[in-house]
Amino acid sequence: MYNGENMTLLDEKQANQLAELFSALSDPSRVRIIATLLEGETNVGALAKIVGISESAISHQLRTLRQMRLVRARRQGREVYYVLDDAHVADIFQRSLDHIKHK
Amino acid sequence: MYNGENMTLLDEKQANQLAELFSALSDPSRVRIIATLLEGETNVGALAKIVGISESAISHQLRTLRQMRLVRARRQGREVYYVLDDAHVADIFQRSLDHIKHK
DNA sequence: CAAACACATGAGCTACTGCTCAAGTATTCA
DNA sequence: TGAATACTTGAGCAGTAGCTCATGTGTTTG
Repeated sequence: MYNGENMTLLDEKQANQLAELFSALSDPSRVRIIATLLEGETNVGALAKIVGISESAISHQLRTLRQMRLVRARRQGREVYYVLDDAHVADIFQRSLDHIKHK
Repeated sequence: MYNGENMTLLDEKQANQLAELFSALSDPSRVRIIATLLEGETNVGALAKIVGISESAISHQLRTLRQMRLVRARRQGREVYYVLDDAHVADIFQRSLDHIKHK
């Protein structure tokens, strides 16, 4: 079961992907964005107020979440509504949240 | 249900804790350390070879994992063996790994 | 006890991250 | 059509993270 330079069950690519996924969830602002979106579709301005940072900052964060396909955008008039776009990650997030809450 | 400056279901402290948890898993080296420990107890030298970074680097990473109580150390002679010390986080990690693998 | 081995730790350097600020795009409405 | 609203984006800056290198601690062995 030789896989190059190491003997881990996961290769370098998988390790990087996994780290990248957790990185997406590793910032308090993004955590709050996702927690909010768990409740349902929300637009940028509302997210800014709820999370407590500028719209610009929210927009930058949503960009990374979008690039990772964790959220999806829908424009309605001049507002842009975001939804979670990865049920499995949402599930992982919810489980982790429960973990934090119960101790 | 007023909780200060925002209306999120999770307060600032919980958001920080959750972000901190994901931060612990957000680096490829730590991901590989944890993946290795999922297979069982491992000492520092072995981890260094498997992960492919120096023993010093491994030691630094284990320190943060230790401080977060995700791993636990046991000295045996001059070697130090590490084990995962949080079943729930191990479960979350495993689920996330499966998520990455299946797509 | 001295030397060798296994690991831990502190300092410091580079790379990255999340913010602000200024400017740009898209949409509505007077 | 032009101003206002809602969001996006790029540049730049301060704080953080992960590494190396040197040194320190704990343990075994000659």
